Amino acid sequence: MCGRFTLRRPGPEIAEHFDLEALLAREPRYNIAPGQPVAVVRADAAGARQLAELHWGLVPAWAEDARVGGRLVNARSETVSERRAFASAFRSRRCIVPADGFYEWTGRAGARQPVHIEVRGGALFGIAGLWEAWRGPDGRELESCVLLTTDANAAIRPLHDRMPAILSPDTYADWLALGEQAAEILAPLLHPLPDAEVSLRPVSPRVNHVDFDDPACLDPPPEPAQRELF
DNA sequence: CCAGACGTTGTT
DNA sequence: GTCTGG
DNA sequence: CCAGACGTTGTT
DNA sequence: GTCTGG
Repeated sequence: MCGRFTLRRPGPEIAEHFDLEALLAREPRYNIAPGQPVAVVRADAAGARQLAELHWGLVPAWAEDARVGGRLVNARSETVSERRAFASAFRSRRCIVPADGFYEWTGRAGARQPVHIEVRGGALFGIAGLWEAWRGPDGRELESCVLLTTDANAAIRPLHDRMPAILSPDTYADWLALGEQAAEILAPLLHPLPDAEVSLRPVSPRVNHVDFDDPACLDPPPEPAQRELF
């Protein structure tokens, strides 16, 4: 699945890859977690692509409490167009979440060993996402998002049976196109990446703690953990 | 019709 | 075990 | 995703 | 809000 990821590439490179209107300065992220702000690419009414920071964990418009978003961190691409919690966002509020790596875990509870997964040697990629706007009883606005998942490829399957739905750059425009799109047109865009395009590397358990967000998250794990695993 | 739900994932 | 918070 | 908490009562 | 179940 996709419950933690990285975005280290500099702002201008992100802007270039996703064809954004504005360049931007941003700090590299080594440990982006649910409940935190996430950078997402959306198309505005004129079709121009903008970067926005949305809360990760989709809060549906009808929710009485923003906390329901805590569990809506991923959506299955196979069923997302039919699920009540996601259907309207799927019809008209699709987004792309820039990333340059994501984490999966192995090992027993209490000693979870993270593995960092890169695509094509650390290149930027875009994860298919949806977003929602929610207004609280006190009138405050919250924009939130959810990341789509698909079957894991054979390289990742030993860790998990799901992986993020990573869009091919030539499908970004279709995914972001405003207006209603038939699910059958969009569904083929959401498939596992070929095994050869991903590389896995065990990293420091430091990443387990959401308050650590620094390069040391990607350090090699302590020796014993490495031996246990590979 | 009204009432009630609305989601995914991990784990041995 | 299960939920919340980050 | 993982880590960490998880509760009620009386009292001023 | 919108769909499902009764």
